[in-house]
Amino acid sequence: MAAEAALVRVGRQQIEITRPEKVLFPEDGITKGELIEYYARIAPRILPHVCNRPLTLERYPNGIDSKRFFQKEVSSYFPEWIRRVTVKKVGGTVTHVVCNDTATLVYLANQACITPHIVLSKVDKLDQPDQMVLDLDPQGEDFELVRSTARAFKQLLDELELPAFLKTTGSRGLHIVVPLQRLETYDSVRDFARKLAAIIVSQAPKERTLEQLKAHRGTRVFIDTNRNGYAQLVAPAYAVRARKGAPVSVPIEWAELGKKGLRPNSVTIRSIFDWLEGVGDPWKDFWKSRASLVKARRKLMSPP
DNA sequence: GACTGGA
DNA sequence: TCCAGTCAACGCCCT
DNA sequence: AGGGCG
Ligand SMILES: [Mn+2]
Ligand SMILES: [Mn+2]
Repeated sequence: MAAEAALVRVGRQQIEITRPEKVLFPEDGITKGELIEYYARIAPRILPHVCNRPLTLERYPNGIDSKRFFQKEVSSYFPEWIRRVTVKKVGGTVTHVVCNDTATLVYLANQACITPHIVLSKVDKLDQPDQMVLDLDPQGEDFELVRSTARAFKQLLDELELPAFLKTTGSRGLHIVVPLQRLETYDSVRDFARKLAAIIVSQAPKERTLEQLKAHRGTRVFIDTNRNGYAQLVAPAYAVRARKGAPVSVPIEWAELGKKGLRPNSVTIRSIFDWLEGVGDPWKDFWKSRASLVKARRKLMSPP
């Protein structure tokens, strides 16, 4: 018999788990209970990437084939021990969830939050991002163009002596993430991302594009530089995606780009823990590598 | 998913 | 007590 | 102001 509800203790908190047998991924039979177990177990890996940031919840209370919604404002019924941060928006303010512990991860998963989205800045310096993201979005399933575009970015970032870390999105593309020292505003970081992307597009304009309109992109990889704007959302490393198989965004080595078997969505909540045993932590040095864009910008202005 | 108001 | 209904984002680009 | 997009 399917257990209806249960009280679990996570650290200091008691959390009511409701309907753990509810299927959220119908093609795979993956339940809310499995989602909760995943986030509890991955906590040591994901918490560094979500902690101290305003979160936006992408929730699917009736599964991934039913209606989803994004949630920024903390619900009135969320327990008092859930941390929050109030940030500015155009018409006023919004109070977001902040997730700094396993208990909050478990609570959010029980809310059928499949993907907790982050922003690129942290609560103590909301206007200055601590990372820049190059978001590579293929239009179809042409992952080969994503690979070559990622390689081109890696070469350019190496030339500019900027650190760059690679992850799958769990969906169809890749993210290249550059950790930053928080010296610049969102607008400034986004302008820089646009300059880099313009160079990458110019190297292969038939394969890469900055076109906003899908109808104008053709089969080209869209380089989504607007991820670097204020209050823009990004799926963090180790987040689950609301797609068949419950795929996970995972950090990978640059060398993986050359391997034929690489797919953006092949690691799932059912395979990740076995998979992790065969890899180290490709992002081990991520937080030690935070860079400034000042010198890189100078190099861009005056090429060799 | 959780809450609310009316059978 | 049991539904049925209701609510849960937003910033940027382009026209 | 409103549609497309992520
Ligand atoms: Mn993407
Ligand atoms: Mn995108």
